[in-house]
Amino acid sequence: MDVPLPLVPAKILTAPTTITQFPDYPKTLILEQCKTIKDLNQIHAHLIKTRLIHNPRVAENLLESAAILIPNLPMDYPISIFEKLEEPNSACYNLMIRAFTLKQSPNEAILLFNEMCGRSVRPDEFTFPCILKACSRLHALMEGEQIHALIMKYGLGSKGFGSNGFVLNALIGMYASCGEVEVARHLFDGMSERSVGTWNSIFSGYIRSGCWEEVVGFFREMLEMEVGFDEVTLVCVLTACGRLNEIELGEWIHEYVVAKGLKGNPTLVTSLVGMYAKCGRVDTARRLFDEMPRRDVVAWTTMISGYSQANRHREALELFHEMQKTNIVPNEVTMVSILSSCAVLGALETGKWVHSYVMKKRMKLTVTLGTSLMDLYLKCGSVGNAIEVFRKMPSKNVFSWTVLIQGLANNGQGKRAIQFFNSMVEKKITPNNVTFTGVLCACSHAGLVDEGRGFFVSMTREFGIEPEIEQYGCMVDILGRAGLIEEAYQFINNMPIQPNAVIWRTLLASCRVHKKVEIAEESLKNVVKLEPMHSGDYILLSDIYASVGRLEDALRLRNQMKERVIKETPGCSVIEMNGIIHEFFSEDNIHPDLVEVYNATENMMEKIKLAGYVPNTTGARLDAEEDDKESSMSHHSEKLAIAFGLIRTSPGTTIRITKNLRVCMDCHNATKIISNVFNREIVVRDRNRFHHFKDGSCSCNDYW
DNA sequence: CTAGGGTTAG
Repeated sequence: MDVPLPLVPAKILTAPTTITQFPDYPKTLILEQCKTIKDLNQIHAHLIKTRLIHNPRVAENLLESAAILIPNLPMDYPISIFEKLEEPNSACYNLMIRAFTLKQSPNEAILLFNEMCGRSVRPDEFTFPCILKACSRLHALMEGEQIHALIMKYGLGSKGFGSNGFVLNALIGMYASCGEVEVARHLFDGMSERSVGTWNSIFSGYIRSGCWEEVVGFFREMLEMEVGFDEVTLVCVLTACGRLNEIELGEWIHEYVVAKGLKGNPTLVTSLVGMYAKCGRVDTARRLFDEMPRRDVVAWTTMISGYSQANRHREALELFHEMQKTNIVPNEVTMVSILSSCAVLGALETGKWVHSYVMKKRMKLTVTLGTSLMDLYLKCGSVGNAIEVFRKMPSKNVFSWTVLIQGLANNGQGKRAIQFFNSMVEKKITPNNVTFTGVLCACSHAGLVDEGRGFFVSMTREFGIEPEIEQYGCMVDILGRAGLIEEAYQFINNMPIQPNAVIWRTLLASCRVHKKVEIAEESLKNVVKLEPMHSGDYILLSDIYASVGRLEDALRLRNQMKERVIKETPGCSVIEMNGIIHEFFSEDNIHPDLVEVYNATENMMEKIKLAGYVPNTTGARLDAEEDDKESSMSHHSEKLAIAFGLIRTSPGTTIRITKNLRVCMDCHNATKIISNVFNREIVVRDRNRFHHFKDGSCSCNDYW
């Protein structure tokens, strides 16, 4: 161990090298001059040759370069250095542990820590923060607790401050991010002295375990007690504000940041952008974003995801295109945001482009990215592609399975969805509430009433999950669609929780399918109490009246809507072509190729009439004349979009439409015939589900 | 030691 610190030998001084300045001792040489892997190779070789590597200080420095300082260096390199060390000391272990955690391999960090203890290298006050961080990342409470015990054994857990403070802070952070908020709080309360770092540790832990209220509450406490805080604190609090819609506090912090001249901190400003976006102030967020002098990937991604989460998907895509004009490289998190926007918009082409981009850039198919890709394909009606992604994903979680199950259900493959649910359970992946929403949805779409009842029961009995309003809604849907309207009504009345508007709306919709006037009237009454301005509900009942010939009642309801100034949501259908998203509205008068579209629509309607199409005008405006009705029906947004698709794509291409409302009876009927006459597959995604039209029939079996 | 961005549900 007693290798002396040497002078730098003459050989390196004269050799051609990228190192321009030669310091006279290794620390400077290795840590400050070593910027690339090439430098590192050279120095490593030299240190081995001169046996300097066996000087612990030298080894530490070299490892620090390899593991921490040179960005984007894979871990293989520091590992190979580390493995050649004869007796690595605790500092070397510390560096390796830190590096593993930094490079997202906390598992390896823990393994190394165990190895370290096994080889009787005593961990020190620098080791513990590193390893505890790894535990935090992994939510590895058991390891964390063992480490806590070790800390006490080595006497580092005293309540004093100084370097012990780091250890205690890290311990607090570990407990908080493992969900042991109480323990963290207990440790925190027991500390005689707290630094800003202590507060920040508990904040970051709380954030990682989703305890947003605590962060805001503690911060208010800090303000009251006039405890000093720093920029890290503010970032934590802003994150919490975003989740809790705490716009006032967020704005207060914004003012503080401006007043103290902290706008130069990009992380802080990015947090402000995120806070505003999550609180629904997307435009304020954008203004701040535009003001930022330097924007990195995270800043761009924050803004893009801000748009997606605010349902402003087109702006999300536009901003992404703008991002591509810069030299900032998107990463998989960016892709996830973009994909979710593509999925909502039904922009399959753009989504596929994202997929190929992901493959080209060899981005890691992380669980989240894979799941987003699956979601895209499923929401665009491409079941095959989704399953392909699913099979290729190296690891999957509940999200992935849930997305698949729900997606299959929506695409009319209820039985297949249930098969996947069963294999998920076999693989010991624990389903959650949302998973059951998917499974029950599958039962509903496949008309499997008894199976649905069974899953609903097993949810509580076997999995211990209390059903929430969504799952009750699914049951209402299952019963209602199968025509068991009275039973569904009873079910609602016996629910242990208050029914919401969605529940009554679901029942109302099944009343339309089965023409149950009384319960429909009752349902509407209840919906209106909860959500009086939702036009679709009035229209549903009005349609029911019309379908049983009670036109006056239907008209009365429409007038009631007018009196209450409830606007009908205009139908809107979207079709994507060459990456451009074309939006059509019912009775469209804004699309640039208007004349062409209307001509094409008329042609299309003529052709299908010859094939036996008869307009069904029960769903049309009731105050219109019969002729007007027919023409207004033929100008429904999806007919315009389909006609546009027919003339603008080559024969045989699948036409994909995304619609904001439910497909009406007439459009559904017309589209079936169109698929036959024009020999096209047409995939329509409506508000609730997919319709795959092919050879004159639809995947939903006319049951929607 | 402590800091910002991401996926499912009607």
